[in-house]
Amino acid sequence: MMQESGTETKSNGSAIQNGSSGGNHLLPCAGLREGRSNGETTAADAGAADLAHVQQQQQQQQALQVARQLLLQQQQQQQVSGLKSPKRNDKQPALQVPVSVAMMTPQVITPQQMQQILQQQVLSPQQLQVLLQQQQALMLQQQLQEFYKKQQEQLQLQLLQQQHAGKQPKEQQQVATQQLAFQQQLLQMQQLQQQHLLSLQRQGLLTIQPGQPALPLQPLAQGMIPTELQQLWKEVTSAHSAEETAGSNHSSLDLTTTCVSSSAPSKTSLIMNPHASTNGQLSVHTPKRESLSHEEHPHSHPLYGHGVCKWPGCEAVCEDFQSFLKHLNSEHALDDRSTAQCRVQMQVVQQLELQLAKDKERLQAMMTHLHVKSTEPKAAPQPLNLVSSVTLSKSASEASPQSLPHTPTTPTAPITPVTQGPSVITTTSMHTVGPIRRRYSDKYNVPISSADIAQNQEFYKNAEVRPPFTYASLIRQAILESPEKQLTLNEIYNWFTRMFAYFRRNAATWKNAVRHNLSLHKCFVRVENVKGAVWTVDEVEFQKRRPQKISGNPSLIKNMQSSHAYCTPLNAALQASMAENSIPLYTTASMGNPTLGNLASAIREELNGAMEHTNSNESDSSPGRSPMQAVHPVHVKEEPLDPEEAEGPLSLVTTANHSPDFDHDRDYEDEPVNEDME
DNA sequence: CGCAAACTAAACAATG
DNA sequence: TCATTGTTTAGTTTGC
Repeated sequence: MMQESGTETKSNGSAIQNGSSGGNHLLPCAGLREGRSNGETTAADAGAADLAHVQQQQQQQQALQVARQLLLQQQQQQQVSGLKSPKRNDKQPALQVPVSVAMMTPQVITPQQMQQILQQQVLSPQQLQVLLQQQQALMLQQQLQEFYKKQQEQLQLQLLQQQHAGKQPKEQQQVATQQLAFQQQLLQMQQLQQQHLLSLQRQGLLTIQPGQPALPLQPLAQGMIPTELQQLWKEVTSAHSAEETAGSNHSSLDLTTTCVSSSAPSKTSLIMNPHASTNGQLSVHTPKRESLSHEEHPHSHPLYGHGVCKWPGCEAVCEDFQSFLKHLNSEHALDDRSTAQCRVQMQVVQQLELQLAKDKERLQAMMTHLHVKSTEPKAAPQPLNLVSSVTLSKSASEASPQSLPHTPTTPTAPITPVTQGPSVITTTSMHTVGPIRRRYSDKYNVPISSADIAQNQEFYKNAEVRPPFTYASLIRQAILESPEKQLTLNEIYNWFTRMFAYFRRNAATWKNAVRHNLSLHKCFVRVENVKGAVWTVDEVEFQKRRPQKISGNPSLIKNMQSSHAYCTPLNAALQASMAENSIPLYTTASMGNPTLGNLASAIREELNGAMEHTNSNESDSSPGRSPMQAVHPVHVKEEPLDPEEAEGPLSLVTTANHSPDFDHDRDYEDEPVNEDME
């Protein structure tokens, strides 16, 4: 039969064809890789978490200041280059972001600015997190202040009119009642926001600097949560048409010179003006799209492309730009639905940003722990430099192909964008995913990093970024994540589309590739099942696939193996290895470089790769492997592994984050190819 | 430069 | 007939 012959040729006599291939070949350290996707800590590393928390507290104290300094530097640069209008942010992915004048006082940062910060990786995770939180608070406060002013004016006006009229006691009473209710509402919201701010401050995430008149926590200018704010906005402005409202409020919001049109819109104009040129849509990853200014390019619009309205979930065909505008005005006017969609989009962006912050925080913690002080231009040479520096420096150059010369003494200076999109994803465990996909790293600006699907799954779910993993690795991951360690082809498809936004388009291409990989690689074994054919993974074969990546670097492997074999905490292994081998290079060659993160990723990837293909499995009895190779795959993780859990045959996969039925039937069939995303 | 891995595309067959 | 599944080949890109 065809299936049998295919199986035989692929299995090469060693394959397990009964679907139980995983048992003795499961990666021993697996099963924990997903346990930290939300930053929780386990008992095993509670101490480390506490330590990290303390460090985080300290670092957060400096985060805002650093961020402001950075932005001030950017502002100065851009003033020099003549970029002053907040709308002139196109065509320059790197330094396109205008910065409002008063950056030394808390200001709302535009999505573009945030994007720039993220892209350039100039902020530590703590800094980013603080920045994000503070921006939220600032926007709320700004909006609230304006709203309060407006409301007060209206009330006063009404009262004044009625006093002059001296009539209509009913109306007067009504107004008074409204005023009372309104103030009660504001008080309630004030309490809410105070709690929020207190919470932020408690966490050290929000630093209210002394002597900041720009941030007076006025009694009534607090306590607003976004939805309430939006609702109030709508109420306040309901008398006007959407267009007029957008315009008038826009100007009325213009408290802060240039910041309003670019920053406040991240919430207000998004809500109030569906035509806002900054729609924030995946701003982190699609800079070119949002860089287009509607006003400056009359026929280009972030929500319009290829004759299709790109409003989320719309895709209405508009033959020309005018019809698009009509469509936009009619279908996506200011109403509850559009507002809700905006909110969703904002949440998507926020989620991505938070994910970024989290991962950068991890990286920062690692760096801190590894004594890599990013503020030191040059670190003292470490005593041990046993490892071939070629490997690591090579990795560094790979990891940051776009890095430009810059002053090493200003490590946080936003000199150059390093990468975009997935560059912000830290490499974390990814230990069951396996080989990363190097091929198109430059083409897609994908850094050389073995990002962790579990850790970054939210990112890949939302961002149409090509995951830097090979198809084989992804297929394997999909299969191993399934409860039965087997999937039908269609289930594999579903996993791809569920886990990666990237695979929600061009289905014909990647599905073909999936089938191709399933057929081609011996590690994938087709098993006839009651419900048809399913695919399983032969771990032995999969591990065999790995070529020697760092063959010229045996000392590293040796070091890793000798000191940290068998599921010792892998981060400890990394730390030891880096401390003994990598740090000198690291510190001398790249200190102060914004590509530190990429370098670290590259280093870790090297370690991963080395260990992954040199190691067999714990119980591996494959012939021809030396005992030294019987090491767990060092997919470096940030948390120690639980040996018990790691040894269980089912420990390869945890399905904590995996809901098999989650949008299981959602079908991301061939969507029209969106070239502008490529 | 050669090699190998990975990717893409496509042809083709079997199956439901 | 058509879509899906699976196999295979060919060409290209990329990293070593």
